[in-house]
Amino acid sequence: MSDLDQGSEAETLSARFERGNLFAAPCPSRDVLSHVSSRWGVLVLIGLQTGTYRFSELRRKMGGVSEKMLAQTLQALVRDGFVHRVSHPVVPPFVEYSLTPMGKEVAVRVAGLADWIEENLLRVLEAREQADQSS
Amino acid sequence: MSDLDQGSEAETLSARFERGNLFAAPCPSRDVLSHVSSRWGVLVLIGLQTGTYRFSELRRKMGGVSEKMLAQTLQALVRDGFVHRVSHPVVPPFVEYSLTPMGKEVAVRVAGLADWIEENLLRVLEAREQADQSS
DNA sequence: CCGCATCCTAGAAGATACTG
DNA sequence: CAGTATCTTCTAGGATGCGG
Repeated sequence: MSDLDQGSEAETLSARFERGNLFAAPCPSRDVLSHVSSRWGVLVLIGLQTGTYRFSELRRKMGGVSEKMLAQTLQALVRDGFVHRVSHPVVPPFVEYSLTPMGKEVAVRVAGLADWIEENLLRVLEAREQADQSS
Repeated sequence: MSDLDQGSEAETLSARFERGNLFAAPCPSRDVLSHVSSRWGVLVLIGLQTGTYRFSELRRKMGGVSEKMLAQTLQALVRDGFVHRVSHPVVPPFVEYSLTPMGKEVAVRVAGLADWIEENLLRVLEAREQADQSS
């Protein structure tokens, strides 16, 4: 109940954005991108590439997420069809998260970007030093 | 003058993060990622893939950026060494932005992700509909 | 154990006005 | 034209408490 939940359903949208266009301000693709490339969205997608995890497992796996943000992030990704959620109705609760086929496709792209950054971190930090000196 | 500008220079950081690790909370790679995957960062990188642009050209090209946010985004990308800025000292001012070699490398990844989303928007929107119904 | 609801604050982001 | 400065608005995100 946050962003684009007006009555206009996908039908109407697809008429105007058969293929998404990120450069058009009102295109829902921006919304999807924001979920996927959000601070925690990236980490969840990458984290789930290795398999199925429980909520707290996932939480422990990634440094510094609050319960709330992880839950929120997961909800968005589940809603967009990237993450599969299985809730076992037992007590204590037991919920598992994994990537859907669609989720795996995006995860590959996200991981590609993330890996590049991790591998080239030093280059970037060096560039920063230079930039900072000439200021 | 924002996040990780303590006296500890890249030297110290590289000792602990020779290769970045996004799952470690204090790793600067998160910072870099946030610039690159930010709402406007993505659009700038993709927009500049086609060539060199002036500030207002770029601003017109992407829907809905404020002057301030574009300037801010560009500064971050310039500092990280992804974008090259050339300022011609004439009047009226004339400033051009383009991708550095390093910028081109990330841009490819970012574009890969963005393209996937644009191409598969409908699939995602459909998934959403289903998810929304069963609520 | 999972995760929702509430409250609250810091920083992101927009609008506007002004300068070299 | 290409920004900076300022002011306001909005949202991301953290802390806490509760319920299943």
